[in-house]
Amino acid sequence: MSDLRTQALDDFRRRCKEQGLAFTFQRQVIYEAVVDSCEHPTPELIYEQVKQRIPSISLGTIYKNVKTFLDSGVLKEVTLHHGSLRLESNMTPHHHLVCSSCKAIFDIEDSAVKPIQLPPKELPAGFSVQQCRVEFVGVCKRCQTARRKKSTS
Amino acid sequence: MSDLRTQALDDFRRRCKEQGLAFTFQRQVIYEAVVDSCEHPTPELIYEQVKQRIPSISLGTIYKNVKTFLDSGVLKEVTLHHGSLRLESNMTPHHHLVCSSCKAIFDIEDSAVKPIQLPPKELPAGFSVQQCRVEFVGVCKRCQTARRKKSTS
DNA sequence: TGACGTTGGAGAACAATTATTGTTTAATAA
DNA sequence: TTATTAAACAATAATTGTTCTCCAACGTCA
Repeated sequence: MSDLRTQALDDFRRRCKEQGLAFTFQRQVIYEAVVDSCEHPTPELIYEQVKQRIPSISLGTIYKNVKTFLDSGVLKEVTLHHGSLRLESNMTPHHHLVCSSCKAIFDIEDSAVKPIQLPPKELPAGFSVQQCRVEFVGVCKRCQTARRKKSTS
Repeated sequence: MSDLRTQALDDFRRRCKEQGLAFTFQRQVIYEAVVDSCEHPTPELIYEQVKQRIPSISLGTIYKNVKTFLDSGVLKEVTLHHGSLRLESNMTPHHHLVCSSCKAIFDIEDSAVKPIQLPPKELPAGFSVQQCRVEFVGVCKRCQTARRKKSTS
């Protein structure tokens, strides 16, 4: 095992400790599967990977631990609005403002954001960019007041 | 009924024709429910709305027609990767490159994109922005070659 | 060592979505 | 306008992705 890998493992162990999570072999393997995969894997894909090292593991265990990791902040979700289809009828280019708490989505006009250019050298070879969307993530007014009430009560 | 509404309706009728879709009352009501709602509704929410005008409608019909609208481009999805949880282990700020065909996600370093500022007047009152994510949507190399093969065969 | 809290695995339960089926409705041509 | 044909509708079954529940096994600390 390389030093780099050992280090990453130690790092993970430390993070678990910080979050009060038990450090188990299964968790280590699941975490490594996410980190090693460059493709922002789905639970299903992680399951396939982990099964090669722990054939007896179940998909439920993957979900359970992924959820634990998400709750404790050891991992994150790529998108806030996975889970249910959200529809868009505004066909002109525009951007979004998303409330991380209630998942509300507000539109922002395209003209409000300066054009964004991506240096070609940053692109993986052969990738053709068709559009660029900006998502501003924050907390909407309603959720802010709700949160304030909660913390002062 | 206002002129504006009549016009939107005519517009929708024309769009259906263009796409070879039958213009039905149900479709009209479903479409209007999406347009009238400012909140990028879920199918479930559309169902609630539409049911007020067509009590006999079923959720399946909503899904079916929403799918038809998506396929024909009359409506769009807010996010490409709804439906399955995608995980992120890179905790440093960064952006994404997304293939609209295979849904692959690639990371782009934060430094590759110039900081984006949003004029405060564009923000809904009371919204506090915490982070800003840019998503470049396009087609990856693999899908491009696959598509080329298909079209020439 | 032994009690206690935590984890892991299997499968049931649940929610979102899609497919199927018989029936009704709309579009097209005569 | 009417007959024909294709598509849409509603109900329901099936599928998929995800979460929950139960209980045995494990690790930890006295």
